[in-house]
Amino acid sequence: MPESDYPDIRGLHLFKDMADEHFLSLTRGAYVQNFPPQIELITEGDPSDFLHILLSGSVDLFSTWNGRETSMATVRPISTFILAATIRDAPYLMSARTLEKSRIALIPSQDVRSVFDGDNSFARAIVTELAQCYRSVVKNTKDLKLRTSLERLANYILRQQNRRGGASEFDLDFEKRRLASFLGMTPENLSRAFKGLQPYGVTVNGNRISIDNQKDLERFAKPSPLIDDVST
Amino acid sequence: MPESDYPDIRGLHLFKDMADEHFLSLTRGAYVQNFPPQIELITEGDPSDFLHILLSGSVDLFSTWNGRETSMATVRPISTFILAATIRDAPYLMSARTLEKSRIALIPSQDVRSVFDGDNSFARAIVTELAQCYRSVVKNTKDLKLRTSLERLANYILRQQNRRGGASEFDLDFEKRRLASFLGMTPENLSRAFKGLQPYGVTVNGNRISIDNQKDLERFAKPSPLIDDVST
DNA sequence: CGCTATGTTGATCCATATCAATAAGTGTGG
DNA sequence: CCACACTTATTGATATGGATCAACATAGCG
Repeated sequence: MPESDYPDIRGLHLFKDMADEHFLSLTRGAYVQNFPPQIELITEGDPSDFLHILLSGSVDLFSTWNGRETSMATVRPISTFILAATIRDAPYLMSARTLEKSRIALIPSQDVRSVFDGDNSFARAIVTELAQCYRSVVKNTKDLKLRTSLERLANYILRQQNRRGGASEFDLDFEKRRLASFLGMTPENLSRAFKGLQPYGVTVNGNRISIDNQKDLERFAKPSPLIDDVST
Repeated sequence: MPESDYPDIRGLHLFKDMADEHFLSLTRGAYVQNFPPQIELITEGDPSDFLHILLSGSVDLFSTWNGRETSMATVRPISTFILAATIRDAPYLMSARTLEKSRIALIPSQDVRSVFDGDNSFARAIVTELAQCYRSVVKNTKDLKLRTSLERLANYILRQQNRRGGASEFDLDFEKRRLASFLGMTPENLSRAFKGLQPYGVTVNGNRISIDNQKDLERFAKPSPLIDDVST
């Protein structure tokens, strides 16, 4: 693994406080690879051989069953994915594919587990990370079970807007097809849902979303910190 | 906290390997309480003051939004709940209420966090526990997004059957109303879903489920270890 | 340029929710 | 121990959100 990638990874909350010695033993066995778009990196059910760290690009986590497929999450740099499978030495529950050209570091799961056993600050960082992941998935479940698709879309738009610092116009950062899948609906239904938000001052032009009436949209979406806040 | 409760808690995977000294500092500030049924123990949004351990009885974890409510999980003895909120010192994402008369140990979250900082085997046990919780919620999301309600019910029945060691007859261990909510449907729809499984050899009499044709049901349900297996 | 994948729109179908009425339990107090 | 109230479960009728199917438009892209 090229040393130039060290700082990026070291800067992650997960690796920030661990001993140099242990960080080195993680990077020693690791390697970094560039992948073209649309490559299936991992397949659900496979044993978790590597902890993945996305350095640049983007990755879709998805799952399939009985011929159906759904997008579970999108990973953006710089962050790890499938930490839980690595820790438990259990099969992946989700598949992963690159969405664009992506640079990914691969750390053998075995190494992660042994360093985890020997480095307490690493173990604690993993706890914090996992607790956050857990809470994200719980929020997502609440979103799915408590809201209609129109409400999910409205809240998604507000969350995105927040990520962009509150701008009233912004571009969707991935294709509608996958947004639909992530939100648990069909592309056709998403198309109509965008129309359905027009009365609340949302207009869509290609990938560009504009929020013409913030108050109206919020009144409809009723965002909640216990579902929509990114951290906490 | 009465000493008679020590062994039960100490036996949990979470506390098994920690130092006696640390276990004592957890139990020192803890107390045990008996609650009648239908008591709201915690309310989502509240700060996480205590790690809860269910010693006997049962507890429903649920969430609400905009006047709607959904059951997220049922806790059975002996296990902890809302560990993630305690660890992150963040507000509860779910509310909890007793379903029956329940005995619950309450450990101040502050104590959990300090012992977690000082006891490495405790920290590691928490990692394992959280990773498992995370994976459960991911499985649940897959169940929700990839299956129809009839399929979810069919697989739920098979999972329950497994928990009872494969008996072809067993009782549902909670009321249909809450099962419906947990599976993400209305009580009316659950009622009809049970009827809808008759062609696959499922008959229902009150709370008693019988599986008359295992193979047929499995062929329809298509259970997957990546969604339905309890552990891993 | 076409070619192929993505997005939109319309028509229709289906799963599930909602509303309403009834039945069946369950618990409480007289 | 029964009558009453109250909650839960079932069943039917209907409404609706969302899926599916089909046609067409559009946009990237080699």
